[in-house]
Amino acid sequence: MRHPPEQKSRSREKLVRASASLAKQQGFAGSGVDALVSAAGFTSGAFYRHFEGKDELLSSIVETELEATRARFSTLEPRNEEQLLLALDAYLSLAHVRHPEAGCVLPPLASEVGRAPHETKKVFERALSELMAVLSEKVGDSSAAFALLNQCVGAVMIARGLATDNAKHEVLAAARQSVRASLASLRMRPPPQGTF
Amino acid sequence: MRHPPEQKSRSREKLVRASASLAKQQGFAGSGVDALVSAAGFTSGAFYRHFEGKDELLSSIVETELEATRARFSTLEPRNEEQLLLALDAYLSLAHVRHPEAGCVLPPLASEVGRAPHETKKVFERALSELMAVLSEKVGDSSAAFALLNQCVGAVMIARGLATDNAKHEVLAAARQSVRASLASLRMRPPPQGTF
DNA sequence: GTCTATATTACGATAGAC
DNA sequence: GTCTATCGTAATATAGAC
Repeated sequence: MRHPPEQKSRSREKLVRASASLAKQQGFAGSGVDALVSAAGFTSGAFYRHFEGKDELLSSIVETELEATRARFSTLEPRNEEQLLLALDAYLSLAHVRHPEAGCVLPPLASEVGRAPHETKKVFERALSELMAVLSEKVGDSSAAFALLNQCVGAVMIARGLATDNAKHEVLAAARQSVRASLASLRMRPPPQGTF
Repeated sequence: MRHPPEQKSRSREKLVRASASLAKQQGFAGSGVDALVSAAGFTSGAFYRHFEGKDELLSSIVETELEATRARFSTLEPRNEEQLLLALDAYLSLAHVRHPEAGCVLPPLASEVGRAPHETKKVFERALSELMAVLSEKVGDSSAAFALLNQCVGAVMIARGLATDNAKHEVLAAARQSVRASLASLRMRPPPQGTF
């Protein structure tokens, strides 16, 4: 967000994608710049030709990752409950809990955005609003879409902190059940904007 | 959890409580040991007489903080929907979002537990299960209690990453609405274990 | 038990060669 | 654009005085 008319270089993209995986795994504050860039096969000297500093990298990671999440939900049909449940069940799976590096950016990094510079929060807010626009369309209700996101993100984050698979499963199963109940109650209470 | 029969010293307690506030504000990985202990008025030399290392401090913070959260919910009457809603609305408030240092440990630090040693996760799992035992009693349904926790934790964490109050409010309002819907559907579907 | 001082390593960032 | 080398700082942890 620092270089408005910039043509995103191939190296910069590679840097963002590789460092995103590492940051989702080890945390952003917990990963040094050297480790972050060498995950993409570069050294720190190259990094600072693409980014003003570490802060700008977090902005780019968040933006790119939320856009990727948005893209995945974009393929669903609007208000197709079956499709939506399939996607949410995948989100609320043990596989997702076990592989943060390949998963959604929100459970591992949202709390770090809360401590980041205001510039990063602005990027986060914009990218999240675009994700929520898509999710709201698929769910059919904006408030319900936010609540589904909160539920899913909270469940995966908490499950990752637990020691045993039994406990992880308990949290995930509760979330899946809650998601089903939310969608079912939405089904009974049809569209807020009557199109008749 | 390293010193099983230990009598927790006054200094150790002070160290844990003060460093918990700082860690909730700045992150645990983002806070140096010096900053953590000087928040309690000590220097790092004293710290290592009480803890084996930084990892053990995180375990203690998580344990102490989850116990504090448990204590706050313990005062509620079981299945008193009005009381419960009051507590959840306070959790889902802008004040809570704005003051992580005084708030629940889960939104700011749960993701760090996910990257912590297994020992820390065991402490987390035990302390969380005690919290959930209390919360389940107040809610009247264990699975619903987990879902309420997921919802609240996710909402506060995401709200903290947003730039504007409008956006924060949107996330919190959606969570409060979802919480109300969950409790209402629980009200209609009475106790699973029929006491007749 | 706590402090001061310090060893050692890691971090964020820059300089200069290529 | 990228690398190597490095500067200055801050990190985790320890030693030894009190």
